[in-house]
Amino acid sequence: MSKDASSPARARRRTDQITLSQVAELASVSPITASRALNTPEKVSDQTRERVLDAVEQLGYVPNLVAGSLASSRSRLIAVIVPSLINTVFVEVIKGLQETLEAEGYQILLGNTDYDLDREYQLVRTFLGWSCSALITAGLRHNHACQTLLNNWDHPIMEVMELGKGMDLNVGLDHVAAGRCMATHLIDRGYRYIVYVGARLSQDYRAGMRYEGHKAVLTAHGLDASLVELDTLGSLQAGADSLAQVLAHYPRTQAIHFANDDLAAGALLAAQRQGLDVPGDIAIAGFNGLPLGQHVTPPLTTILSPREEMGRLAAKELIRRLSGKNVYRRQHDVGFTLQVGGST
Amino acid sequence: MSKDASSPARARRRTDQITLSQVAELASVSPITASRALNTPEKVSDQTRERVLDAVEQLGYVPNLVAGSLASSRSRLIAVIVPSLINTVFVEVIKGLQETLEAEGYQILLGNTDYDLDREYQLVRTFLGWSCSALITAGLRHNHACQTLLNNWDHPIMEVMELGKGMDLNVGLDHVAAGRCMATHLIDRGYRYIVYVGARLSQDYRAGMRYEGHKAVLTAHGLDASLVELDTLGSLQAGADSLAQVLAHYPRTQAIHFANDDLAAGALLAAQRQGLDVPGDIAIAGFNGLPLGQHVTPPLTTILSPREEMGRLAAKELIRRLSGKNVYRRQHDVGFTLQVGGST
DNA sequence: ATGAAAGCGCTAACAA
DNA sequence: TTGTTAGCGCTTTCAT
Repeated sequence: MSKDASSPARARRRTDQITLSQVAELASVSPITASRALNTPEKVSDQTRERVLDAVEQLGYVPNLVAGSLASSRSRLIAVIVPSLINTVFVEVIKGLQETLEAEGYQILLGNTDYDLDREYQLVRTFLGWSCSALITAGLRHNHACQTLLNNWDHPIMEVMELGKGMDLNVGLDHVAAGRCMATHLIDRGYRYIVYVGARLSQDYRAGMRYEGHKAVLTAHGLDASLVELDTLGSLQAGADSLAQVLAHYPRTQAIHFANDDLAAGALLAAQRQGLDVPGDIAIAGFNGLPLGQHVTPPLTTILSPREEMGRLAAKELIRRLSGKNVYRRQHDVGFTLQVGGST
Repeated sequence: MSKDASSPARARRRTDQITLSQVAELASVSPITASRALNTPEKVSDQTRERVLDAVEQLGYVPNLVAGSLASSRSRLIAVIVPSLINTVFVEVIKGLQETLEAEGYQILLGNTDYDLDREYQLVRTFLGWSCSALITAGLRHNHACQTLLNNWDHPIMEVMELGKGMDLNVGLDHVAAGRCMATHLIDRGYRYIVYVGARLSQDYRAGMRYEGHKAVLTAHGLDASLVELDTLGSLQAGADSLAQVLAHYPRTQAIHFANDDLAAGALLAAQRQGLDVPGDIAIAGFNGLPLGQHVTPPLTTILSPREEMGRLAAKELIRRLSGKNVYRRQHDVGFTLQVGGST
């Protein structure tokens, strides 16, 4: 029971990392004062602050953020979970998030689910373990375990991409309305035999929502809302391949409403190679408003979604919340713009 | 001096997070045993492990990775620093890194420098503070402070993209050779008036290296290595705009060697719109081997770099190193492939 | 404006 | 195989 003087202090420091205590010692202050000089400089005297900063410089001190986070149970990490990195759409949102969050001193912990909700749950568990300050996910759909876990989590959650009843904060656009918008445009143009082409709609369910909007409009006009669902992810190649498939299945097709610009541009370029006239023989529409669409001939009719802007707005709202300010609106609609090109 | 019994134990836990101790208590074992059951399951009896896992399940325990990292001074975080997220090239490398690292239980801390080496230094400082297990940077160039900081850091560093004398591990390709390769191809095709077009070569210095290779070959053939440097980042639009600029400055131009496929495809599509014949009026070559290049007409001559593969290989080598295995080669050349399309 | 003491939740080292 | 003890480096609470 009694402390044996012979028991050696177990040495645990294996790293030769400079600690705040060493900085404090060199500056002849206590560790907590050194901490204040770095984190809340307004709470120490100018003189003290200067001495501490000198010591930091001199020793090449790099703060141990892990220790800081443990002590304060706050980290400046923000978890970002997206379903894909190949789809540039998510990367553009991340770009908007990143530039805004990094400017405020937050770091992004990036997770990729590959459209797998169980994978998402695992990532969320891991990220919660890092005491993230907030979580940003692409989409409102989660599995049950994930939903439960997040409901009991007391940090801000931001769900981006689509608009809807989220858990906490939400920035996105109305995909059903976007689908309606494009379908209406095609009908206005006089097309009657219109096919919707999407890729793996159970995964890319936002494309499914656009189809729902599309279908509602066509049905209301007494038209068939034919659907061709591809079993690959969206790509130029998939779009090119789908063209023949659509024309074989639905020979009377006048217009194809593609779930995204990659598919649409792929089909448009393929049509061009095959000597088909767009929109004379076949009209083509996309979604996203990628730059590529404006460089093909004819320019692609598409719907422009403000993706970087969505990221920036989501980040700003999150920062508002994190800095304790009132958040007046939990939901933000970033909208979309119909961009009529020559392809329809 | 004496401990006053009245001094209240200062309550610090503000979170109601379940801790490992609670799990241990429920499982009637000590905290360290619970820890072992989760982290090194082979070191506890089957019965104990089961009891602990039951308790974890029952309480919904989520491990506090921050505490774990502080105690062990190891995190399963890997810092990844890239200069851009808009350039898909880096995203594809990240994709390769991510799928390999996440499978091994590592998480990616993502940083974006926007081609600013001072920003890189700041990011590195932050990331070191997170006790990252390793650091991956795109490129071999760093500023002096960063170089110093990293030289004194005792964790693996992986530099990807270009091949060269790195600090530690390196996976990439030889950009000078790639530039030579394409220049040689163009000369073999009979072109004599060849212009190289790049965008911000001081930032995208790998494009500058390709120009060096290009120049060496042209000079060796007694040809002018004309260079047009754009003041924007590479994009379809920049490529389209550059076409007129090149033809105005160098009217005799027969072939343009673009620094990347975005520029090249933009120029090719613009040429098409302007009724110029490619390669009859003007030949066009790119770099990267983006899918888009194979969908335009004529298909783009380009150099294919294995980007996802580069990411996967880099991740694998890093994991080897992190698991204490011998690393026989510090440098890996992933190579490149000349892809001859109709555009030259 | 500064400091002393305690402790965040976990794991390394040592012991049994 | 399991437990005891100490401590990772920092920030909190409380006191001056």
